[in-house]
Amino acid sequence: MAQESPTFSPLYRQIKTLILQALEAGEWRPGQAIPSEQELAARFGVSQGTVRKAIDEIAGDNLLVRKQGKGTYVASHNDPRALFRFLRLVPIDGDLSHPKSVPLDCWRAKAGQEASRMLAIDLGAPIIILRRLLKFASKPVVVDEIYLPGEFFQGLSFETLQDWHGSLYSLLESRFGSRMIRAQERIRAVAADRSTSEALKVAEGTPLLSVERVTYTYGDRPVEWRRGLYSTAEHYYLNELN
Amino acid sequence: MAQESPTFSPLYRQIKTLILQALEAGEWRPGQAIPSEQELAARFGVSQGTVRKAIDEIAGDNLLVRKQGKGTYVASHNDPRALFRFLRLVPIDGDLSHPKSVPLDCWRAKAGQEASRMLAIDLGAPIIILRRLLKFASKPVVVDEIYLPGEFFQGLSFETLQDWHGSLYSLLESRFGSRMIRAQERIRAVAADRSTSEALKVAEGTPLLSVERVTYTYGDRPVEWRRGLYSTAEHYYLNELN
DNA sequence: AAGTGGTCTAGACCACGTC
DNA sequence: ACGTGGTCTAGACCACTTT
Repeated sequence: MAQESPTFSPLYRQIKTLILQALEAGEWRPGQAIPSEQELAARFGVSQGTVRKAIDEIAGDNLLVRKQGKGTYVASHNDPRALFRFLRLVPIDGDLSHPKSVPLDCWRAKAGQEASRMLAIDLGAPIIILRRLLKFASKPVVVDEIYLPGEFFQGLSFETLQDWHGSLYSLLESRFGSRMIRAQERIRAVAADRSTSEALKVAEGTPLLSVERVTYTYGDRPVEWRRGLYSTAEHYYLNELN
Repeated sequence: MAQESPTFSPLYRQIKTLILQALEAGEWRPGQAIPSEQELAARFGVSQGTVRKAIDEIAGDNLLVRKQGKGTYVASHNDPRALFRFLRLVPIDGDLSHPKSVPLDCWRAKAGQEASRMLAIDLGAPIIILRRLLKFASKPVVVDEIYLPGEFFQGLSFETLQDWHGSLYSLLESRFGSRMIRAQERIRAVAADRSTSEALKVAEGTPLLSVERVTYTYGDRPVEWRRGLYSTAEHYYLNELN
């Protein structure tokens, strides 16, 4: 039944792949329940325990959410719990107010060297650039510059951003079916330049965190590149090492 | 067999607790193999699958390491793979040279306000403070100031540090039986002061990463507090968001 | 009562490392 | 050949949510 040793892949991993493919194909939408373990077991012709182990792994990657007694749901960025999964910034005093996103700018351009490399697209391919401010308790704390491949986000405009109440990722998910799965951040310390210092209301030259993020969707394909400048006067970047 | 609903704890979690207790009591030492799943199942009077699930969770917390065909081993900071688990600093060019630790200073003191809070010890309790430099490819990149509760690390001296070839955590584990399990880092951007700028060979005022870390051992007891200043001219702090 | 995920068992067999 | 962890199954029962 199983393959020969060099490329051995256990059954539950093959099932996992099948479920991931269905997920990627949009067979079940974010926030909705997937079929029960019994149904999936019947569909794939394996035991419930094998489906279970496949789902366990996918849930471990935060793509599915189990709810005992109810079912297993497709993870969604609309879920408020998902907010701080990618935003690791915390106020020094434990004041957990939700940040507010203020769009500053949004325009189309062609991918330069850096953007094309980060997003794995052709040099000169259309991209969308957007700038925005993140406010905590109505104080500006982060300036973001976000690069998106134009191909996937045709209708995105400044007005869309202004009208949307919720996180950017929840917008991209709901309106464009684009699902942010994981991200990688490169952090360094830089001095605030003129325009940044004005936006964040700090002195020019103030040390800031530069947080460069590449965000990936299914199949480890990059779909977002951004650079954020974080003022750490009243906040810090929190990281758990396990 | 199981308890009533409000405090329900599945059997495998109780087994997990028992294994953790044995681990904490030092029944098996770092780097050594624990008994086989069959033996543990017999010892605790449960099925192998239940022991297995308990071990799965503990391995997920990086306290045990499974090796197919060989056994399950107690995780150790002597294992070279453990090195970059807590050090998230990476050279900009992918040059993965191992860092070299250079002790600068080591003295005893009494816990001040901050140290006592971070280490959860009494104000005025004995602590050990040590300063060191971390060099990548013989260039200074990090200055660390490390606070340890004096009670647990009696014999620690400057000479001990100089003589040790390996990571600090592997020293603390081997010589003092202290096991670093998880840590929490708070990151902000600061300007280099005079003495730091000299140690890192950067201009005074250069933006640096300030990385404050509290490290925990069994039972979520803090055993280390440190503050590192990272030069991010040729390195960055890498963080995976899942 | 019915349906879902969650736990537990017992047994068979596979892949891997060592003797 | 043997012992270890790893996979897979089938069935029983528990906990949780909804009807």
